Amino acid sequence: MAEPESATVDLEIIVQGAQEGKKLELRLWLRMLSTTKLISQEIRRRLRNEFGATLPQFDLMAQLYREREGLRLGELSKRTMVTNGNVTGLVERLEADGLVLRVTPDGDRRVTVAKLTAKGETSFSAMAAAHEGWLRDMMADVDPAVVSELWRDIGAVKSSVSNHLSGADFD
Amino acid sequence: MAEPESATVDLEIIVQGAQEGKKLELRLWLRMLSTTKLISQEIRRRLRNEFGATLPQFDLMAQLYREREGLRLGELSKRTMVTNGNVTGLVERLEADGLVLRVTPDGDRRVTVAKLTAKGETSFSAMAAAHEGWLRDMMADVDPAVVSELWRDIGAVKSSVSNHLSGADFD
DNA sequence: CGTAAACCTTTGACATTTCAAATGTTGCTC
DNA sequence: GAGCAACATTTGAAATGTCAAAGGTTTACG
Repeated sequence: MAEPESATVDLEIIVQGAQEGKKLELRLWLRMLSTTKLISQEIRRRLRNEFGATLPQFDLMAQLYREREGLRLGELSKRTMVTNGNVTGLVERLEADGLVLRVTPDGDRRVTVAKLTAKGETSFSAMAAAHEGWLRDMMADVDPAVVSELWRDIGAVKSSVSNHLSGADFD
Repeated sequence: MAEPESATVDLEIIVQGAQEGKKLELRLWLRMLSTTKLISQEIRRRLRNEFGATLPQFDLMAQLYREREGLRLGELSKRTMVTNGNVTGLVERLEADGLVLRVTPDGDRRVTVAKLTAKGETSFSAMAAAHEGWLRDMMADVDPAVVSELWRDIGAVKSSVSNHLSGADFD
């Protein structure tokens, strides 16, 4: 908790925004992480209580909702940032619930395409509407201009991180 | 030799036509979530490759490192935002690895206090130093002034969210 | 053709996550 | 003291998450 005291006082404060102590990036990261956890947990709780769904299922269905013809599992994996092995089980459970359908196209039998059923589309659009409202509620006290700034600046963070990954990987 | 599976980003695509005006909060949320996932996965990968540790273990040890006398499991649960049941298993595995010690104080036998062993302290401080450097690297392209702004504004988001939770919960 | 490389998905072992219910302990009240 | 509410942790079932390795299927090349 305690910051190391500096013997020389004034100079540091002048030099490029050295707010209070270093580790700015670390502090930002910790705050991002805790805030994201907080929001995730709230959304999870509401999805569960009001729709009996889970957040990963919601995310996966959101991708399929945008692509009505369906998506290959590998593509789903990239878009949801979920590992391939994980997508398999996720789709299995959604299929068991009648929300998603799995098809192997004639052209290439390596591939499995998942797409929403009619029931899945109905179910998702109800959740999506509620989901959007929850977020507006939760962020109600934040100035819309700040929301916009955050959106832009977090984009810069995301971009920087993407360029400094250890496993070569980018857009 | 299988490559690590997860790949590129996206996940911001739930929004339909919202490029220009509405659903600002939703778009911010999706960007926060994907950015946080991206950073988490990178940290996870490096913790695993360079230290053989997991992120939740690192988080838990970070709390114990700040409180050398140890923490009760319930307190650990709050600080790490991990459920009680989960803390039990995490501490169990860390204890099996000799990084953490569990003690039941004489005063109150309901309580279990976890604290770092000497080995745990050594191990953690090496990881913490590396961890801080990784974050500086990943955010290297972001203007420090922007990092500060983000830290402040995300604080505002967190505060707003805390005031609009359905369950009883705050910080 | 036949084989190897590349591709896509699944499987398996384990760690983490949540919720709900069960267990054990303490403190308070009557 | 006996009973009970409050507290702290553990347990159990189900889902999600990772990585690594194994299955099938094309595709390309000699």
